[in-house]
Amino acid sequence: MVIKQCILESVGAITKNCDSAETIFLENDVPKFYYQIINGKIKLNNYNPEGKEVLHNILENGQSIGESSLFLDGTYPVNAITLSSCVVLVLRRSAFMNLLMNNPKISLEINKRISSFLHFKHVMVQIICTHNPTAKLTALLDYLKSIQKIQEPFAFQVPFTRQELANLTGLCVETTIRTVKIMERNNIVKIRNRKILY
DNA sequence: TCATTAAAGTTAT
DNA sequence: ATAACTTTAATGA
Repeated sequence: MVIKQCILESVGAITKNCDSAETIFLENDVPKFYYQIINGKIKLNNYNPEGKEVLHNILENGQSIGESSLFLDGTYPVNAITLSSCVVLVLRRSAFMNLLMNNPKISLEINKRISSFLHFKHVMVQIICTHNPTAKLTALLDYLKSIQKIQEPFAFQVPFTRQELANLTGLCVETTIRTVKIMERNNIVKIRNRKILY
């Protein structure tokens, strides 16, 4: 949880219930609210000129969405779409800003959040620029596992479908599937009823 | 080597 | 039931 629910509610946050496949915000919208997920999964994406989905991230329980755009005058660079039914805390931008100005600890927490987002982006740029598909997927799995508590081999169940892995790394699904199988043969991952363990 | 296309099987809603 | 996901195979850049 980035910011405690009771604190957000004490400064005016409202909880909003959403169905799956609902829009939280769209590319080019003006950011007006701080969003934090209580429950559910939300993706950040774009579509490239050929119409292929570019998946930026999938966020869930306790995570904030698009907060970096609240510090700028522009618009959102991505869409935020729910992937399941969700409960989201929504706080007006001005109230969010006041909260940060009055609470250095919370402000630092948001700094930390944006920093980890930036770190992830650096990792992703390297992945996007790598040609070898095994290297791409291994680098992504390394990152995903590095932010987990459990570090034992094959204890990490990758929380993405092959389609999602493809859209995150810029590979096509088929290549992703073949590469995951090669990685299984080479003992880099295990596959247990279609779930990838790393 | 990887992407694309097509076709079919499987899982989730 | 229907859509979304997974898989295999053939072909092309």
